[in-house]
Amino acid sequence: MPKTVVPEEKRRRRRPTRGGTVLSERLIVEAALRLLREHGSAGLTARRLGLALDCDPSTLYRYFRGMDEIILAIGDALIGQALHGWVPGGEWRADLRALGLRIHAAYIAHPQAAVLTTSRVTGRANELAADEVVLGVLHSAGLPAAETVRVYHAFIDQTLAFAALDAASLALPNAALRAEEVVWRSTYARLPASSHPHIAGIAPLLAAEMVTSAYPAALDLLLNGIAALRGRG
Amino acid sequence: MPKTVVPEEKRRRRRPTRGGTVLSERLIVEAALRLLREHGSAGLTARRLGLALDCDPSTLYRYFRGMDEIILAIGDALIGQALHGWVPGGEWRADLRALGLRIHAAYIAHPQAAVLTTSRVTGRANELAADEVVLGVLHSAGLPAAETVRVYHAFIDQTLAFAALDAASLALPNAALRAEEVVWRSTYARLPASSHPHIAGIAPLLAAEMVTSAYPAALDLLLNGIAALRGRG
DNA sequence: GCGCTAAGGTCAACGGCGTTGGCATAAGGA
DNA sequence: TCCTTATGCCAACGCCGTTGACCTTAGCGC
Repeated sequence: MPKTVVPEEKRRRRRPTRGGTVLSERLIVEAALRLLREHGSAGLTARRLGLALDCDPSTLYRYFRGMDEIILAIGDALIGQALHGWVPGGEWRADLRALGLRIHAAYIAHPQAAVLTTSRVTGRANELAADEVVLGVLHSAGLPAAETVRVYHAFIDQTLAFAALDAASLALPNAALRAEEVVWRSTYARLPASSHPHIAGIAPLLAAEMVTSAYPAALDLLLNGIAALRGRG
Repeated sequence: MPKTVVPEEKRRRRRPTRGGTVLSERLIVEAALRLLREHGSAGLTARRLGLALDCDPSTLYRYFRGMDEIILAIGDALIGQALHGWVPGGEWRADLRALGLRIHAAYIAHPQAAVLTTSRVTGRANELAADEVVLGVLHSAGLPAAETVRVYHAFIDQTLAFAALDAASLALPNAALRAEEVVWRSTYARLPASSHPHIAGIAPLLAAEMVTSAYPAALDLLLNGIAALRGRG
């Protein structure tokens, strides 16, 4: 089989599948996103992808080395969507805040895909572009190089980490989702105050709070921390 | 098949497997943790578990409803390890810090298992105990109920989110790990300054920074934020 | 001690998965 | 127009989780 996948920009012979469509990386990634949304994060399979694109599953190996590489491409597409149309405003704090929220939002918009991709380093074009943008903003904030890297790390990891966690609960298949709901309503809400006094005291508040994202609050704390660094330096 | 799994504490008939060992939830979870460490986070399969325990894979269904329930049990065991032997010191900030670091460390100690479990709500005994402990500490800090819930949410999500992210890179199978290394060394380190000036300027610093965890720094920021809330309230 | 019941073990099979080697065909440069 | 070879398709391999039927024996009531 194709030991060497022909890179997208070098493709010349564009032969249609039995369904008549001409494939491309873009088309495959888009179909994968559709499948993920419809069938959940475990619903992306080579066979289903073939079915959706009306081609043989093995054809996908002409475009990607395997399912894993398709997943990386999906991740890069999400980052691309996050950055699409963004222009820096020039004020580091507002810019960083917007970037964080945009990246988080882009992942949350495709939770099933986010689950598969948030913790992968792809080295693909959009990921590199995003890193470059964030480092540029930090540079404009006037941080010394050593602190720039530390802050960059904290910022990007916190954003991805919350995106992953928030996506995970949004992406649970319906059965598991309902199971978790049941856990919250039955187990937590009915714990006897004798053994678990603190949970019992605020179980309803908990159930309401835990369905929202803690990311915006955490982001603002981080930005405060960066501001403090600048003041000191 | 067993529509109803007999709960562990109700087990009476303890029949040995063909290998002569008598099974239990504990034994199964321990074997699973061993498999995960040896074969990576995708290496936990019912067949392998059967091989490791010298029993038929279908026997596992007498103890758990399926692989997913085994994964939840593994997660609960990790939380149990994190809390094991911990006693509150009475000072809320030190207590919260210790709790966060212990939970993070317990997951990081089993990265392949952490990848599978960090974002799951189990409702099992150890998880409930941990929640109770954290809420107890926040209560002792004197926060009003509404803020207790918000802070609890931010604290626990941040801890789990970073644990998941940090575990994910530690848990990558060797092949993928080497691939990411290559990305850092080749792609990032050799980007031309013309297209990616900021990355090119600090690539060596980045490569060194990105292999550590940003959690301790993020945790301290959060604790600062809580302290500020108390001062205000 | 003895029998009965059913818990808990085993076995074989199902459908689905990612991936691969071999083959057919048609695109596009010469 | 011909030839090469990129790119599509097919069939098959060895995994996977899960299930239903079967069998064995532990442990209870007497």
